[in-house]
Amino acid sequence: MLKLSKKADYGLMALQHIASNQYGDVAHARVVNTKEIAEEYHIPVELLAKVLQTLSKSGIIESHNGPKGGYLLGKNPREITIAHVLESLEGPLGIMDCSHEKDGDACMQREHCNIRTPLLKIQNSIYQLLNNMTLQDMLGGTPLITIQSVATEQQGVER
Amino acid sequence: MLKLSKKADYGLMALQHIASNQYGDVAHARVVNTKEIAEEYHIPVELLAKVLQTLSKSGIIESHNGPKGGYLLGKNPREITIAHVLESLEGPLGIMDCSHEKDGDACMQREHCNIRTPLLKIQNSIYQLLNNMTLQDMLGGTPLITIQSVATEQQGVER
DNA sequence: TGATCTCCGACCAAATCAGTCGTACAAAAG
DNA sequence: CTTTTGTACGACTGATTTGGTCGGAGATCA
Ligand code: FES
Ligand code: FES
Repeated sequence: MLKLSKKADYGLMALQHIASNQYGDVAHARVVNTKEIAEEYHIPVELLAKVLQTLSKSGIIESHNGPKGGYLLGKNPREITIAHVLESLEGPLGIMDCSHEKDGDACMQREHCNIRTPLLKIQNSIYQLLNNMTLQDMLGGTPLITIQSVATEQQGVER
Repeated sequence: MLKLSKKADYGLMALQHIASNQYGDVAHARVVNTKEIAEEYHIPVELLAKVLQTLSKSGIIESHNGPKGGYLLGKNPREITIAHVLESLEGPLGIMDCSHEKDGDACMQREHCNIRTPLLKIQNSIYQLLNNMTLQDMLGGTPLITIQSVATEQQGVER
């Protein structure tokens, strides 16, 4: 449940890879091409290509054509939020199908719907969660974002 | 993205309905049958039936056969967490397909995978979110659970 | 100019999901 | 004890989404 698509996975991996190549070491501004990433993580090339194209269309990464071409981050890793990445790959966040609906076509009459408000709350919380985490936080060395504020207690998350 | 299935929606609606009939008014322990709920919310009866069966199998509600039969909450609304409901209707929470994997069949070699840890963090946060919200919180009068802790300010925890 | 790379849209196959149907069974009412 | 009302359960179909593929067009550099 609540699984996010392969595209999203691939996209995040690729971003992490690009970011760490660009900021990680000596070589700054090293261009990374699709094939390299695909082979590194065993992702079907064509699919990854499509993912990267989408990301570049959103301004998250920049594409450089021609031989020696490839991809480069479009912004600082601190400014790339997970929410933005995911939303550009899959649709906008919508925990229920009628999350953001134009008043015209409501689902089963909204008056009777008793779960809309609480669910929107949840959805909003998740959004904040994703929006507060940036690519920077996913990079190796950096300590991960602390979202304990919502996590209260670690009561047996089983299995 | 991250949309949850119709079954989940229906399940939550039905639960809310059952709960408010059982605890809301004078009539305590009023049994509610499938057809009633289905008509109220314009849900296909058969599908709702299946959902309710699943829920009753998880002990969230109790079924009562025969004429005048129907469904009843199996626990106190405070003890029915959204997480439990959702997990019993859709699978266990898994933000990526390899969330809970037996060591045997890892996805693309886990060594190279750079996104597993941060994603698990996110997943865990979402779980806590859902696990801290109960059916009680979805009932009309009660003020909703305060998830502001993550939403508004990062109180205490810097980033 | 030609090799190499990204770009882009159309396409197919598999999996999942929503919804349907039919039958069996349980219990209350008469 | 029979009838009526309702749930239990599994198999089935159709629609939608997703994962993955293909082929050509355009850009860039040597
Ligand atoms: S499910 Fe759409 S308004 Fe309630
Ligand atoms: S995606 Fe499975 S371990 Fe990284």
